[in-house]
Amino acid sequence: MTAFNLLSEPIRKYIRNKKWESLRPIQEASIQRIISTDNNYILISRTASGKTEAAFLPILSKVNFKVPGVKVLYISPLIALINDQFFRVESLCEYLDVPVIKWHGEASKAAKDRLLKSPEGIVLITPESIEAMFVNKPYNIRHLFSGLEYVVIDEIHSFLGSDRGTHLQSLLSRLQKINVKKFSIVGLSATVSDANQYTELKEFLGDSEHTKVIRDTTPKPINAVFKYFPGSVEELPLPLLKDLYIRTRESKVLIFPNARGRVEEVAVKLKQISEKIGGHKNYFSHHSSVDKEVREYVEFFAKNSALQNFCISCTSTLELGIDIGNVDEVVQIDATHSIASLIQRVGRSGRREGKASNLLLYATEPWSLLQSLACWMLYKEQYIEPVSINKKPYDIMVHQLLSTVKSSSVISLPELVEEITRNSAFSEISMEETEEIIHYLTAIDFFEKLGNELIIGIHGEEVVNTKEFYSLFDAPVFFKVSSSGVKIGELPLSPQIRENENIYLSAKIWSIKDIDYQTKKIEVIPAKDGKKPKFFGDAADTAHQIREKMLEILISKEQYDFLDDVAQQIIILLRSEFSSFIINDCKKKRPLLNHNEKITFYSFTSSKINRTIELILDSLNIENRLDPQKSAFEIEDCTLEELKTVLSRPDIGQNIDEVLTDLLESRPEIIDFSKWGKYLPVTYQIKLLKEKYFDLKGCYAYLKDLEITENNF
DNA sequence: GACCTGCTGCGGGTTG
Repeated sequence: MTAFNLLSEPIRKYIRNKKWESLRPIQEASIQRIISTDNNYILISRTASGKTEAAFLPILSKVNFKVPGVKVLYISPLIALINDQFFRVESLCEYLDVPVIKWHGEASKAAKDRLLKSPEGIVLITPESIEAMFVNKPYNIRHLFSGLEYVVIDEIHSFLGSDRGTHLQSLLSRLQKINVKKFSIVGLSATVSDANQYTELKEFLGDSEHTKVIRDTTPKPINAVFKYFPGSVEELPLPLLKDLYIRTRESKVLIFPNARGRVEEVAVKLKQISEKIGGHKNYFSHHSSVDKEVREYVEFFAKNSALQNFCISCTSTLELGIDIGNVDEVVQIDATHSIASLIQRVGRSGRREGKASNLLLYATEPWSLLQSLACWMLYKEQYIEPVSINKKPYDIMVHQLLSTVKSSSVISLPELVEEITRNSAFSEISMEETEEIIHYLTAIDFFEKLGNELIIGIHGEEVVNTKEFYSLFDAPVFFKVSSSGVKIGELPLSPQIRENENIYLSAKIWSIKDIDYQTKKIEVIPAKDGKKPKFFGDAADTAHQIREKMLEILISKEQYDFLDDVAQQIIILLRSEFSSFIINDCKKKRPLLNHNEKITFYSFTSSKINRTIELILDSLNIENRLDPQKSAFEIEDCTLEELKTVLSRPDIGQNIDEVLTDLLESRPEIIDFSKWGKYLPVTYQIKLLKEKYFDLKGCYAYLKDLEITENNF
């Protein structure tokens, strides 16, 4: 064990006391590299393979904690993950006498104050808390973090390709700027399988040249079973629930039904079945609208129930690395919208060494079965959909401009431009563009010129001085639900929320007794029967590659032995519907069904490209209706020839800027997909729409190659 | 019909 000998004595003592027989492969590799170089590293290996230790064992051996100042900063996307990792990191640090401090919105203020008095050790933090410190206590940032040696970013894939990621990238760049010597970064992830993503990840860390990837590809056996039960969106079919109950009653299970309302439906109904039969009572629901303390209890129960079985119905809240102990089986109801998500969910089961993961996939609708199958095939091919990085994040720049001015006591226009354009998050935005945006922000009183200096203007103060400023995403308004002082969760106001209406929440049934519109509170009492709650929102986007795989499955003749008989029949049926099309190239050819009055065009492409095609058709006044699940357009009053002409002209969007200008005028709320985009000049809002809401580039590339294939009757 | 994530400072009250 050569890597072992490279570790410092206290760390070796830790490993001996833990009675580890050996180091994991990812740990062996990372110890040698991290200790001997100052490169950035991205550690990729599956869930529960010891990644956290792979980063911390060598870092703790290498860093000199005797020098004052915080030496290691651990950044996590979730508070829950910080609380979880705190115990792990702290137990390691006991051997070194290095303090570990949690710094997030719910962390102890006293501990934060102690850290400010004597900055040292390791800090666990969220990106938003770093932002808040930059804005409110810029001197503390320097005081605490100017001597950082290592930054560890957990679940790094969850940041990549998102606004929150660009935000973090900017914060890292700003931290690096105030640092006396350059700190190194170690990113951790289980969800990177495509080597194309390495480039994006390296750029994300701001220094591609000195960033290396260490990856453990040891495969993990997975048993997958697909089952089909016809159902409706309104309610899950009873036979499915019964089958699900029988399959899971003697296990520790996580169920992912994709939507919060359905999560509640599954939890309540399985619990009802279990009560009737006299099975265990440990049925829970876990999603963003379940009260935080209830969620923590559920996590605690799962982690500490070695002997008892349980069943947690959940959304992506249990997708990331929160430790909930051993899970025997993962159930997915209807298709995941991404392969990345499927990987994370599969990773939650069989965490014990050498134990296989079990995956049970239910479908209630033919196209959902097809999508589920497509995701599974791509997963087996070790493929993950590419992330789309916004190279010109003007909206995040607005936010970071405000933050930078607020955190500088004195800053001139050229200094601000210089600081922003040197930030790696905005490297592709030109100096002219930056200046234009600053001038605009000055014109709308977000900034004010005082001689040569820029300060926050009157309207700027209004947005900067609220707690909503620190994040890049908007939160919807919810009503807090409680029963006799016990908090249960929260619900959005909808026609469903009326007195005496009964709803599911937190795996229980409630009757609404009082709604207080002033304080936004709902009082409930326990009830016997009810309905699933309705939440509003957009479905997550589906990638082009998944849709293409769906078409590939449709035209192939391959048999899949992991499908049950009904599911096999459904695939045969879908295939027969498409048997009249001659498709020999799934990259270019797309089927078009001509039924005299109207035509159906199966685009088999991403949600964003579909949204763009919809925009083009709308702008040409061609009546169309998009079925997002089938990725199909029903088009009326348009001949096939006309449609072909429209879609075969990649120059179709020459006047797209005018179309988007009109759109912004008639539906200004369309820009709300971006929290900060609404403060940009219209020309930049258009650029943002093209890049982030629609996918103009992708759409043109798709249409350029598109060959429409009609059915032969 | 449709996921998720985070959050300051200050002043006043209560509790140990």
